[in-house]
Amino acid sequence: MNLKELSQILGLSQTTVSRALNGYPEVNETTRARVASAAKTYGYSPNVRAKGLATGQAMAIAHALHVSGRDEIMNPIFADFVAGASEVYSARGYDMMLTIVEDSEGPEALRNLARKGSVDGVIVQAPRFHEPRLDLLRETGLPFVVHGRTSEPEDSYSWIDMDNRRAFLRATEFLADLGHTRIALINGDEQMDFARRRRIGYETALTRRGILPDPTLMTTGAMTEVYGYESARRCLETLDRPTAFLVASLISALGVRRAIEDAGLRIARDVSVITHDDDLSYLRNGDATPIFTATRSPVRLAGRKAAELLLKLIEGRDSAPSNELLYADLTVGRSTGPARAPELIQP
Amino acid sequence: MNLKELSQILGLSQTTVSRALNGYPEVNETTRARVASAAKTYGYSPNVRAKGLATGQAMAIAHALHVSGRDEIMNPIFADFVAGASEVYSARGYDMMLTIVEDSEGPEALRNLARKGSVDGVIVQAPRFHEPRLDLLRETGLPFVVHGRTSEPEDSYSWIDMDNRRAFLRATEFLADLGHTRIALINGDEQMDFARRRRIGYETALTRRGILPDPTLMTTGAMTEVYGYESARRCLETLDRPTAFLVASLISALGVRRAIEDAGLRIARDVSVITHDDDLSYLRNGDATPIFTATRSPVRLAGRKAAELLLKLIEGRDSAPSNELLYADLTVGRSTGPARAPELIQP
DNA sequence: GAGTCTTCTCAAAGCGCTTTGGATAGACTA
DNA sequence: TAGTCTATCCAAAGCGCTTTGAGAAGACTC
Repeated sequence: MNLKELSQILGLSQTTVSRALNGYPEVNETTRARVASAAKTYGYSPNVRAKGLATGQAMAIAHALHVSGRDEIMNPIFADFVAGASEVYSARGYDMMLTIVEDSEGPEALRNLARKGSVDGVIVQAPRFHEPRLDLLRETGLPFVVHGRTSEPEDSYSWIDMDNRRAFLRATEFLADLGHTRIALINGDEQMDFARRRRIGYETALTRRGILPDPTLMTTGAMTEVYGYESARRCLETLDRPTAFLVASLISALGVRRAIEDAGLRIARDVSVITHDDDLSYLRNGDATPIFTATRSPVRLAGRKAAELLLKLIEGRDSAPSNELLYADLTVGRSTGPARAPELIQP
Repeated sequence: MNLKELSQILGLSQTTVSRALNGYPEVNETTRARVASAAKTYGYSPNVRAKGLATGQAMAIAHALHVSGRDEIMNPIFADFVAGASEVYSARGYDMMLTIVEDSEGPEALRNLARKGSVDGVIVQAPRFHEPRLDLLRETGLPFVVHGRTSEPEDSYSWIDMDNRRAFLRATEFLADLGHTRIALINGDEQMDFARRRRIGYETALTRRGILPDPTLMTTGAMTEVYGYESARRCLETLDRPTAFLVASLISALGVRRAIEDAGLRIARDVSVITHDDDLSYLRNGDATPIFTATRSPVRLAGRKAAELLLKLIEGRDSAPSNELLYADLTVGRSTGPARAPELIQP
């Protein structure tokens, strides 16, 4: 069923039917109602490609996900972020296109996206500190929103981000307030911008308290469970071992927890753990009382906000970059406690 | 840069340029080379909407994800499955569209997908046992592949699935061979087809060994960490508590592990755990020696296979449904051991 | 040298929609 | 009554591509 057929059935021209359906004022309300009901009964919805061709709008958004090779780690926050964004898109009639770009394919993939004209805008996920995609996108003229920030000036592009620096600063201070001075940072991959900001927050807090950041207490890597486990295990094996861990993700924190228990130590009593919690739907941080003390910022919310920002950019032709900063809250769970002198903690 | 401009630059007709680019035989090879290089230097790639309109092909696949409400749990396997499929699509020039359908929106979303003509095929993820989406899709005529199976006859649609029944049967037998007779099943949501098959496998194995399946040892729910924890905690509180757990996902297994340790018990020594492992990239089951004894079937591979099946269906106009069954392997990790008499395990 | 093949190229129609620039009819003004 | 608005509706162009049906040019037969 296409527009032509529908208009023939109705005895109207294609123009009128199109206008009726798209809410133009120059069509009689009774005619409009007739058209609408016919569209419904005959199951007509306009062909999206033809419509796109005619209007120049694709009514679709691409989410560009960077991956550095086949079988590379998929960011676990991805699913929830995308779910959040999708809520907004479907409410506004947009489709969501997923573009998983390998490093090797490099810039071509993004350029093609623009040239093929299959989307109206792009969401850049998981930006690096040095992020080549931004220049590429600017070059193509496609509106885009970054989930996170990069090394570029903050007002030179649109972004939505959580205040990673502040969250990790507060978390570190929280541990310091409990008397911890040997605080390990199990960070994400520091090529990623968010991980850098987190480290800076951590170091700033330590410095404020007169604690010298110790490189042997900082690790960086992809935030898997095993990574958390291995990092924590190595830290705990050292002589002057940490009494607290600051962990970049709940999944890694589960690994840290495992390492602590494997070492015969008790979490909270012997070793404290704070994690950042993206509030993933399948990995809630406990129910009423959280398992981990955590800085928390729902990534699903971020997805929604990112989508809204992008649609505003696209529809409003609001060319000035805009941005939004979300703040994490700190909830106290059962994984932190006052520091105990390490000699008391011989397992 | 569009076809018209490019052909003017080259001094050729649009037809010739189009044919040259699309590999038609009736164009001179030297002409073809000239066209190709011009396309490259001027950065031309055909507008996908116009192409789609002309050919009737969308060159896009939709992944239909069912969600039963806002803020519902996103299936954690989703990201890896999609990543696998995406590899295939991008190699073959297809785009991937994500359609997160809420139950409330119901059938309309799928019907629209077909009517709008924005995709050439659909992958149905996470099918229920009673799955209304199949009839809907058949009605629309869109080719589709199901990741998993449903209650319908197996040869009435195309699917790819892991042999859930067999995997859980083997896992249960493995535990029984270790002397376990009180084996709890921490299953996924049994509205989902895969979870049903797993339970059947589990019950079949028990029955074969002359063990009567005990409903109080079976739970069903969304496979989160907290769910694993709570289910296991409840089981462990009973008088005649299980000596082994069979868990539907690694994430839930981490919760089960936490419950076991909270109860003052040692995993493997006091309580055995087997889990199914979807081999998610961010949640590896340990490195050299797996944390958990597990049945394993990489979901990323399933994504690839599903995509290949669907493209074959679309391109080959191979209307006979085809399907593929993957088998899980069972790897022994550090979470299982011989059953000990419960009275020896007073913590 | 005329006729017949190949080989290469082209003009134009069509995919399904939006939108421009009228056309028509009735209602209103003067 | 003629002229001017308004409210409706329409025909046709155009979005950028593919593809049909044909034409031109050269190579070959006889």
